[in-house]
Amino acid sequence: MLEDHRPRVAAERRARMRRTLLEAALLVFAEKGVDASVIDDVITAAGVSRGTFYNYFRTNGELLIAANEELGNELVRHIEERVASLSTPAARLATGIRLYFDVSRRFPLLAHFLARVGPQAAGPGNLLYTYLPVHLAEGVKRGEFVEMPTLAALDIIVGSGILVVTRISAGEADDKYLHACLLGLMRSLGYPSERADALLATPLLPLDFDDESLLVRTHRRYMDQKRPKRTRSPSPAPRRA
Amino acid sequence: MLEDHRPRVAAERRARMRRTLLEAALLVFAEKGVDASVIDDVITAAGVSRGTFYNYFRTNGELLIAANEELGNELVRHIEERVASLSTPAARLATGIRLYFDVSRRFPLLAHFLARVGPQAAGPGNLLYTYLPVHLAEGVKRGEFVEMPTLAALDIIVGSGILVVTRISAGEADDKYLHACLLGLMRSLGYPSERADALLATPLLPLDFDDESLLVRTHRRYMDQKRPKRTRSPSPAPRRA
Amino acid sequence: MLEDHRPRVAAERRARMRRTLLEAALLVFAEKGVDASVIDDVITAAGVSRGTFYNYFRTNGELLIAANEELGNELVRHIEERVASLSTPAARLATGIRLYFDVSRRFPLLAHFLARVGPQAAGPGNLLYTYLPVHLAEGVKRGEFVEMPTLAALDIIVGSGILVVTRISAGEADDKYLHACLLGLMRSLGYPSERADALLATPLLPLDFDDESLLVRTHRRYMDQKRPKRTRSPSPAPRRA
Amino acid sequence: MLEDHRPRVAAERRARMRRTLLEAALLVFAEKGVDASVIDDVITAAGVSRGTFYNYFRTNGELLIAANEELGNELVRHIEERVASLSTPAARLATGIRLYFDVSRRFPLLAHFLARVGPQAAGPGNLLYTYLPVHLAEGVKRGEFVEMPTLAALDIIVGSGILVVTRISAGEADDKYLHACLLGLMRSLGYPSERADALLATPLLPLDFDDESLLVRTHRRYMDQKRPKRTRSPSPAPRRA
DNA sequence: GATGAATGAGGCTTCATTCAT
DNA sequence: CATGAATGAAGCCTCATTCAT
Repeated sequence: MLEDHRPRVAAERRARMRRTLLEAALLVFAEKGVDASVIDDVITAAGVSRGTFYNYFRTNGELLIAANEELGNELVRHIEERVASLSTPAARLATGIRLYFDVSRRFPLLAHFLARVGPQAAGPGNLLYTYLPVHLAEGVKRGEFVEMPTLAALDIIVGSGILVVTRISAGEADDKYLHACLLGLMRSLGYPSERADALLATPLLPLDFDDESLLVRTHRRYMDQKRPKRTRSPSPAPRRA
Repeated sequence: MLEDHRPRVAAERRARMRRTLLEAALLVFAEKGVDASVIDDVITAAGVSRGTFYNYFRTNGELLIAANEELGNELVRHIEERVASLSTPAARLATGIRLYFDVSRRFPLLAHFLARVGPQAAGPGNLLYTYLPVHLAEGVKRGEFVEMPTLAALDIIVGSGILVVTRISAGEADDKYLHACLLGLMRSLGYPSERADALLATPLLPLDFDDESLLVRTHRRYMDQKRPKRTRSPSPAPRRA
Repeated sequence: MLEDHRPRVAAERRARMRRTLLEAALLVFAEKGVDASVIDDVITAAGVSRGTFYNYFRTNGELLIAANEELGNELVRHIEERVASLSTPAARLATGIRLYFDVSRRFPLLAHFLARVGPQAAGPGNLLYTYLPVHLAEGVKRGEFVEMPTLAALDIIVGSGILVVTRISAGEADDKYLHACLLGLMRSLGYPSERADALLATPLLPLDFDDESLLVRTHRRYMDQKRPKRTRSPSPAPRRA
Repeated sequence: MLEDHRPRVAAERRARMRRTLLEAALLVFAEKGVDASVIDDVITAAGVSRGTFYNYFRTNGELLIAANEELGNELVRHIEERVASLSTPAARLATGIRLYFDVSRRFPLLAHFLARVGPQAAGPGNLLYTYLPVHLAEGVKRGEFVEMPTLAALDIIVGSGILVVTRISAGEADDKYLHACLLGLMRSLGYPSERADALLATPLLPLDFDDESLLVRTHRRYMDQKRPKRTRSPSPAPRRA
């Protein structure tokens, strides 16, 4: 019996187009900033018509929110998956933040994007605000962290984190600086430097992203446009005298 | 002997106009944000013509930078003046931050403005970046703070501070939250909670601003436009028979 | 003997779809006006896809012309049928116009639509331009009307009629006004007021439209959307304890 | 003593620019119709920048209303001035309408414009609605017209008039047609054909407009663009074989 | 036939900046 | 210096129409 798979096919196409637009948006936001007029660049980068854009996103802001969520959540989920197996809340938290910074270093696009988005990146809807409180609460229960209002802890971590990522994106963050920030953040939660030092002494296995992940795909395009290999027209034939 | 005081008078007029424009700019930035289109509103609020504006500031950005510096430095200088007399670096730092938050609470305009400006508020040129390192270094020398790269400490303090002020501007910051943030920040520098608690236990004498200060003048206009007392026509004239 | 009735069935389906689209178009034209962007609303109202629309009408204008003709001619034919049995041209004309106004009052959708279409409603192709001249000529021959160029008489009747229907659609036309307009129009043809009065004194039996007529079907939907009875969920289900 | 006449000069400039825009608007509306997108053409015709337009009119509709009022009222005032000296209301009314049609014939631009505007031309704010009722009322008082609701008389006159002007603009209105329309309109008010005939027998002295009037100025440009004399580049030299 | 995503020309509107008065 | 009209680049958004499935 024949099925009409047109609906499914159509839905898949829609999803693909959405991704295409989000990828383009990430590139452009990272480049031009979040408050810039972006639509023209996005449709150019996506190779898509003006009208198509408006079939998916009504405004600049809607696009930013979607891009931020998609990327942010992909990242947070990966991190959570990784740290889930660690044995203490402090380890989970410290490693999570460490991974966050590490990914930002490995993917300049991400750092730029986050730096541009700034505080809004941590808007509601960001999974950070789902997971961080859990680790904090567990840490308090275990006696690893001092008791404090969740909001205060969150704001210190997230606020500091934003500036750190901004430094990373500006190329101003060396290992020593990052280490110090991590220690400082852990101390602010009441976790002693020595134990934090021990946690951070272990080598960090970098997060591994799927080749189809938004981050990797966008990163690749980002690097390509930084040092364009000009694959199309290999190189202009050098003229001789 | 007769002096030509026209130049001096002219210079004074220029300075006054500049202030007028900065006041208007602060109001508008606090209201509409930093990336908004602002000039129209500014000249309206200042009661001044388009052309005049351009005699003082060449661009939007110049205006923001000037406003930010003027306001930020007025604030920082007041704070520094106050804390100078305190006996320990930790006390100076803790009280300074405390005053910062306190002023933000008393002057919603300031909180809004800072929240809008975000991380850029802490750009170079901001006196924070002159004074904070001094307190930090002294604290380390005295053994009050652990040793860490200045940049790391600054970023934790400033980054957290931005989010805190944002909370204040959104009306989400109660005393408990603020206290926790202060403790957390001090801890992140290696200063123990108990001693920080002691420091913060003393009542805080609010900063006192001159009636002619940028902050007070702008604040007043800001509050006026929030609940307009309609000074012009006190009440509709009752009709007689 | 077996017949292939697929062609007939297909033709019927086509006709039904055409009607569906015309109904939707009438609703939308009456609501949004003739020059508005209409296709989106039409396909929504018709519950049909974009592509389907273009299988039936190539452009906006084609749709308007079709809708106008379909509705206008249905109306004119009904009126002519009714007045055919009257004994004098003056009676036929006066009653015809009277019916026109009466139907406009009973079907606000019609009034709105005609008011929106305006003078173009009376374009060539409208049966008015077929029938009116006949009555006028007969009236002249019988000595009821003065002799005058047909075009002049038509323009007075149609021009006035358009404004009258506009008044009706705006709810500004009471009985007295309508009566005066009818008398005025008859006078303009040379028919004395007293005799016109006598003609108009007879009660008017409202035109009766088939339930399947374009007018009635569209009117019903129009009224439904004006005061939606919310047939789907008759009333919010009361919660129990 | 020196006065600052800058304000006055500025106001004059503003008024001139407004006129420039209105002239351009009339040309464009007459050409493209009232519902067309017009702003681009208007600024081109006025030789003015996009931004300037928005300094004077916010929307298409605002522009139309202003143009319609300016032109309509100029016209009505001229007509009223002329007919004021006539001795009877019927003469004033008949001559007024006659002049209206006559001006429409002499100034095709006017006819086109009015035909395009259609019923809306007679919106509130149009002086017609100020003056016509006066003549009608006086006519009734004098026994020249039958008594009828003012609105009914107005709608017959204005409604018919719109179609007549449309005929004129289409070049379909000959003398006989116009005469018949005038007789018909007078009859509709209860004024007998014979007397109307007498009124209309007198030759009509055409209205005389100031060279600076909106009508004349715009008319001139309109005729110029119809048969462009190409004064700038005299004519391309004809090529020979 | 029916579908609905994609297209892109066509129009709209704002606003930073200039400049004659 | 102050003024404010004029500018026009830069964005924004809609919607009639096409076309692959």
